[in-house]
Amino acid sequence: MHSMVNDDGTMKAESHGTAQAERPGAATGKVKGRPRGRPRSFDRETALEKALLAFWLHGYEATSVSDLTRVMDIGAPSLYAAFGDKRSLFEEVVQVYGATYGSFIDRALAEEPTARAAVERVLREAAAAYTEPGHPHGCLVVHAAANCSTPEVEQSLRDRRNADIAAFESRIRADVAAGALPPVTDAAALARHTGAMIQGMSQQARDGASREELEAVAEIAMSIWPRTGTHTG
Amino acid sequence: MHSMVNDDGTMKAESHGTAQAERPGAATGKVKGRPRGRPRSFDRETALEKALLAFWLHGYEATSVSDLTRVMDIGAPSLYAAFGDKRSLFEEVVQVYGATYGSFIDRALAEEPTARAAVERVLREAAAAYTEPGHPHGCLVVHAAANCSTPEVEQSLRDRRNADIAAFESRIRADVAAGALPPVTDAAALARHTGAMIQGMSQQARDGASREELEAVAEIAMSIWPRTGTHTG
DNA sequence: ACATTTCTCTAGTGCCCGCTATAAAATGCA
DNA sequence: TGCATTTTATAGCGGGCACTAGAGAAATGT
Repeated sequence: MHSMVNDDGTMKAESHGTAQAERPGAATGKVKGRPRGRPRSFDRETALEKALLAFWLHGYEATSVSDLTRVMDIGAPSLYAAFGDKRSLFEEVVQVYGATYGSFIDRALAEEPTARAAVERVLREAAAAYTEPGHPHGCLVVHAAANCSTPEVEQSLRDRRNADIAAFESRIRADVAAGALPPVTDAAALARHTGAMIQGMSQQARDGASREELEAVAEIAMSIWPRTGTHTG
Repeated sequence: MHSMVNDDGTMKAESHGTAQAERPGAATGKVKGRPRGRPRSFDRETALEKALLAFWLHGYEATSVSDLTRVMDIGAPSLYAAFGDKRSLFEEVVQVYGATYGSFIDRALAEEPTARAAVERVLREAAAAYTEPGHPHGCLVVHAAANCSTPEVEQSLRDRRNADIAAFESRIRADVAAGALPPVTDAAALARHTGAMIQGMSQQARDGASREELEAVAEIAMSIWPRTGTHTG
C-alpha cells in the first residue's frame, strides 16, 4: 500500500513539478514535443502569482483552498495536481516571493560597498516596496504565517526572517574587520536593530503608513550609524 | 422571533456582565446576598486570564472555542453565558491585557518628565515585558489579530497600535513646544519610528530574541535622539 | 481507429468550526 | 416542601475546512 512504485515496477510520476523544470521529459530523454495527455488549461505561473497575492493579503491560515481556487480560477483537483497540497503551494509562493518582491534585501547586501550603505538602501527600498500599489502592503515573510496553527509553516518564515538578520550581521562584521566600522561595533545588535526596523516598518505599512512616512522613519533609523562622508544635516 | 423580551413581557437577562460590576443586583436594589439561581462553578477572572494566555499565544483566529473551553476548564455553554461569544471574550481579553501587561506604555508617558525619557523607558520595559517568562513572548496587541478573517477584530487592534503612536506624537509635540526638543523635530516621524521599534522588538521576541538582545536594540534605537545631559559613549 | 496518458468537473469525504437546544443540577425564596 | 432562577453537562446543529474518488474530456502514441 501507498508505495511510490507501481505494479509493473515503474516509478510513479509525482507530476506537480516543484517550481522549476516544468516537465521537459527529463527522464525519458525527450525534450521537444508536448507532454503526453490532456494539456493543462491554465498557466501555472499566472495561477501561482494569484495564489501569492491571496496569501500575501490574508496569510496562510486565513486563505482557504476555496479562496485559492476562486482567485486562481481553477478547480480544486487541478490545484492539487499542479501544486500538491495547500502547504506545498504556500512554500512555492514564499520561494517566488523571495525571488521577486523580497529580493531587494539580498541585492542591496550584494551590491552596496558598505554595510551602512546596504542597510540604508534596504530601509529605503522597504519603504517603497511595502507601500507599493498593485499588491498588498507589508512583507509576506513577516506577516503571512503569524498565528499559524501549522508550526512548520510558522517556523519556515521565522527562519527566513532570522536568516536575513544573520546576513546583516555578517555583512556588518565584514565592515568591522575591514575597518569601515569601529572595532567596538556590536554587530549582532546592529543587525537585529535593522531587522526590527524592517519588521516594524512592514507592520506600519499594514497599519496604513504611506511611503513618505516610512521613508522618514528609515531616515531617522539611519542616524544611529557612525557618521562617514559628507552630510547636509 | 429573536427578541429581547420574553413572552410574559419581562426583559431577558443578558447575564454575561461586560467586565466590571459583576452583577450586584443593580436594577433590583439588592446588593448583598448571592444572586438567585445556581452559582457559577468557576472563577470568572481566572478563566479570563487563561483565555488571555491562549489568545496571546495563538492569536484570535487560531484559538478555537474548543481550545478556550479546555484551557478555561469550563463547558462551551458556560463560556457563552459568562462572556458572550468568542469575539466578545477576545475584546474583554484585550481590555484586560491593556490594563495589565500592556499598561507600561501609558504609565511611562504619564510619569516620565520628557518624551525622550518616556520612550527610553518604554523601549527598555518592552524588552523585558516581551521576553518575560511565564507568558507568551511579544505583544498581544501586535500579533493576536494578524491575518484575521474578521476585519473588525483586526481593525480594533490596529486602532490600538495607531493610538499608541498618536500618544507618542502628542507627547513629543509637547516637548517641542516646551523647548525640550528642537523646533525642527519631526514629531510624527519620531513617534512612528518609536512605534516601529516596539512592533519590531515584539516580532523579534516572538522570533526568539532574548531580553538582553532586545535591550541592546533599544539602546541603539535611543541613539537617534538629540544628546542631552551626560553620556559615556 | 484505438489505447494511453493526463487534466477537469462534479460531488462528495470526514473533520472541526462557532454556537446552541435541552434537560438535569444547584441555589434562593415562599 | 414546592417553585423560580441560573448554571451545568450532554449532545448536536449547520457550515466551512482541506482534500479526493470517479467519470468524462482532451491531448498523445501506435
